[in-house]
Amino acid sequence: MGRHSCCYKQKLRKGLWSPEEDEKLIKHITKYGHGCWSSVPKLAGLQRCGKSCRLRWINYLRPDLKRGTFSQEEENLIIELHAVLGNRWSQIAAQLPGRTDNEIKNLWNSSIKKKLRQRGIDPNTHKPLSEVENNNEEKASANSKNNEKTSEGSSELSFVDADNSNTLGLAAEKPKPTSSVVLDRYSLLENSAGSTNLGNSSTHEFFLNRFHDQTSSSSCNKPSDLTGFLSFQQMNYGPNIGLSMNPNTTLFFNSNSKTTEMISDHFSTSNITSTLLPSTSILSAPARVKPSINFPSDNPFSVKFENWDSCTVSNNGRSTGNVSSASADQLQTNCSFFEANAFPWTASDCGKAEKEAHIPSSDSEIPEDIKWNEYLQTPFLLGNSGHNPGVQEMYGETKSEAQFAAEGSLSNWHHQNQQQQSLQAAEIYGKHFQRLPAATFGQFS
DNA sequence: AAGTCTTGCAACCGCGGGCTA
DNA sequence: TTAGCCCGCGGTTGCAAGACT
Repeated sequence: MGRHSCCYKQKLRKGLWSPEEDEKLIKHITKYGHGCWSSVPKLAGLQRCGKSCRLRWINYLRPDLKRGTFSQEEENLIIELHAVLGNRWSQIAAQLPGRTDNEIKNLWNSSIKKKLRQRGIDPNTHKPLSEVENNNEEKASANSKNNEKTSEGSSELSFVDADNSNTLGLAAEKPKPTSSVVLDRYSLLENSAGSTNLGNSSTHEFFLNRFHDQTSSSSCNKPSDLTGFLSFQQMNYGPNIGLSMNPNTTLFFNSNSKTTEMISDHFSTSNITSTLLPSTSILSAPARVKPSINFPSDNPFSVKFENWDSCTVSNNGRSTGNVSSASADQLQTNCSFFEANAFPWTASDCGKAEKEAHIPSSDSEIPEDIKWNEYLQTPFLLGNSGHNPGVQEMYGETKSEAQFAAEGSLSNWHHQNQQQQSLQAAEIYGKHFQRLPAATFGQFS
């Protein structure tokens, strides 16, 4: 595999980004799109490698980022998603509009892990620590036994051991609805934090609907009559068989049920809040690097970040609003300078980016798999959707002329992102399901 | 007030996969 | 088929700021 050529180049800046660098990168991307990342630094006049530019943009400068502390709902969702997806931060991030994989990863490592441990939950397996310790002890003793046996020359036994260590455990380990138990515990976490309880709009339903719709609507390799309960632990045959689950997580689904219910009394009684409530985030100042942004003079809109607590949106010098630090969403909706800037990716990006950024002009252009995924996405991606009632409410009647004018470009941005997320979701849930061989399903019927 | 420890998070690094010539 | 390029991901590091002694 070839490595990124920039890795070998000398005299490239590393470390924290200066406001000037941010400004250059933002200017460049708002004007031309990123195209090929490797060419961005050169075109933008930056002494950075493309990779670094990409990272800075994705993790910090991107317009749709929701900065600030994570809400309790978001944390709970991350925990639930982690129970299902493991350390697949990008996939987890795809379900949290405005959050980056890096941010989530950091949160997990710095905060959530500790919280879970404090509450007696193993953050890796999402099982009670006591249970995990017992398992470890059991495994340790089993290993020592197997080692004794393998030392006698039995290669077969070592193979079995390897299987167990991968938690394949089809015969050895009885599948348990771990996640259901864990989720119940998480609901306690949430309750203890005094969060709202939205009952039905749970992640379980979200996943179930996704999984269900995926299996029922996807035309590729779908089992025509998927009956019985699916144990994901059983499906998780190994690293290359894609359900992408934490190997210790078991979910049960009743695919026959009209409502796609999770087969667990824990789920039926637990009160999990998983809906993202964008209003809960608070814009917090980044500790170190504060971008100071000045847009090109030919740009009809400009935003000056005097500090992170307030900014001014102006249209040709005419101020259209001064926004104080109310909430991140208000900032994003009322103040985001990105709203005021068209993102002409498609115009100047290189071929590949053009393809990626292509926005179908009509429904007929949208491939089926994207369409149905949009349906799946819609209720979940509140913060990222134009249908978000919260956002609409925020716009209210006080929406300014400039905001109306700017909306088009932002909605493009969101549209693009939604599609990307839809595609990602399709990839995550679809690919994995589609990969499951018929024989695998057969085992559950 | 000064030194040390802890925490949070931005950024880097290395790797794997997809694409293309 | 292979090699090179590029992108994206996940793990890790380094550092600034805050907390603590």
